[in-house]
Amino acid sequence: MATKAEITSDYIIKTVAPVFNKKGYSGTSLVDITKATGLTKGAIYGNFRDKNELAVKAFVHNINVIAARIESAVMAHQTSLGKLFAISAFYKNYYDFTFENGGCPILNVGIDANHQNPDLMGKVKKAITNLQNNIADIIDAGIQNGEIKLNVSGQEYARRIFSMVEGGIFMSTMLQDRKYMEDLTTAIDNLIVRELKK
Amino acid sequence: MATKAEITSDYIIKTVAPVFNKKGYSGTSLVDITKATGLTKGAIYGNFRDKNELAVKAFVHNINVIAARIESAVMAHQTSLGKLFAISAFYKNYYDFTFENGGCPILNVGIDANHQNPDLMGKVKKAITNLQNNIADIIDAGIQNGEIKLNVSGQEYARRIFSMVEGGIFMSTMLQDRKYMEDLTTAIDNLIVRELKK
DNA sequence: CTTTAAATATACCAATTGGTATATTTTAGT
DNA sequence: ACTAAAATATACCAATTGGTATATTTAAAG
Repeated sequence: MATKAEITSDYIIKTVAPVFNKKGYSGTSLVDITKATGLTKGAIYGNFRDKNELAVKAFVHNINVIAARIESAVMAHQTSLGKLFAISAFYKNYYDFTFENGGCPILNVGIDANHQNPDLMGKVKKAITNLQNNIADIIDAGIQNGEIKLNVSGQEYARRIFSMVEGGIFMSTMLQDRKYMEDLTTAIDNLIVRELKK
Repeated sequence: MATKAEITSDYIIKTVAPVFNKKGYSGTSLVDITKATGLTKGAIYGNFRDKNELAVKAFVHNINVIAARIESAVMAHQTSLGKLFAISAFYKNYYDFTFENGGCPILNVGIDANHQNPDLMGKVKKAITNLQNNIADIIDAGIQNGEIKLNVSGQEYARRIFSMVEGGIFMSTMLQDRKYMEDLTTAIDNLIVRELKK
């Protein structure tokens, strides 16, 4: 049974997550936080040590939402190629998915926290390597079960696919044009067929 | 003949450009600016209307440096394919090139200014479309002179190449690993050979 | 060398920043 | 309903924010 404090701090995290994502760490003031939540500073500081802890938890929340979506999309498929296409399909709608949230949290927080907030930066790196390893593991499993060519490196293609995803979402966000992301995921689909599929 | 004011404001822009690039707009305070330049607020506000004007000029300066480098790399080649490979080669070292400056200004300022600073955002969009059109024009010229296949769209490939570049530099910056950028530019080289070259 | 204008420094401002101590309210157990 | 504890609100703090008015210095022209 969730205590009041747990409910409230979950509410704060969920409410504040898109604000931090849009405005960045130093761009988000405590007034922004109290306005968004409708709570006072007393309530915020009763539930979180400081602004930094809240920002970290808000980012982790954003990542968890994405990771859960990807996981359920991947789980719906049995073959390695099917799983890879499912990830690509998820990212094909990623622009719309993240739009209301203020864009891709990895991109936003990664750029925002770099040179500035080591705590947040650590979480960003962790999120990137987790998502990337997830792709690499699927490729490696595909090599083992004979779906994917023997001479490819799972890590190498995971790096490339993830870079293309981030590049696509960056460009779509900048120019407010989902075409970029759609083109990039199409390119990823082609890459899977031409370079990975046996 | 450059006046004192021109020399000083050029000095301020040049000195402050990497600071804004690293710390973002709201993360850069006037104290940061006075410390970096060794000048006082009086001198800063004597040369610039406000913090925003300085941030915009610092970004434009960063972009001009990059654009000049690309232009001279491109001009050294006569063929369209040569020009495209020259752009890819420039970006292969882009991680090291931008490292001391605090990363890619388009990426940094684009993410930082989005939802926050329409002035800066306008400049970012302009920089993106300029660089992208530059690539598209080279491809279109290659189609006309017979170097590049007839059925490709210059704009489409320019979008894809530029997205890959930004994705690569993002990942290299995040994980402090030039491998990402190198892999992506290699992929761009392959793309030129396999999908563009006649 | 003097004068004048341009450039820079100093001293200040109100507003906002993140954070805290304490007062008040709400909740849960009896 | 009463009490204790948990949660939230209020009132405050020093430090910092971007910006300005004015004083001082520096540079250019005669």
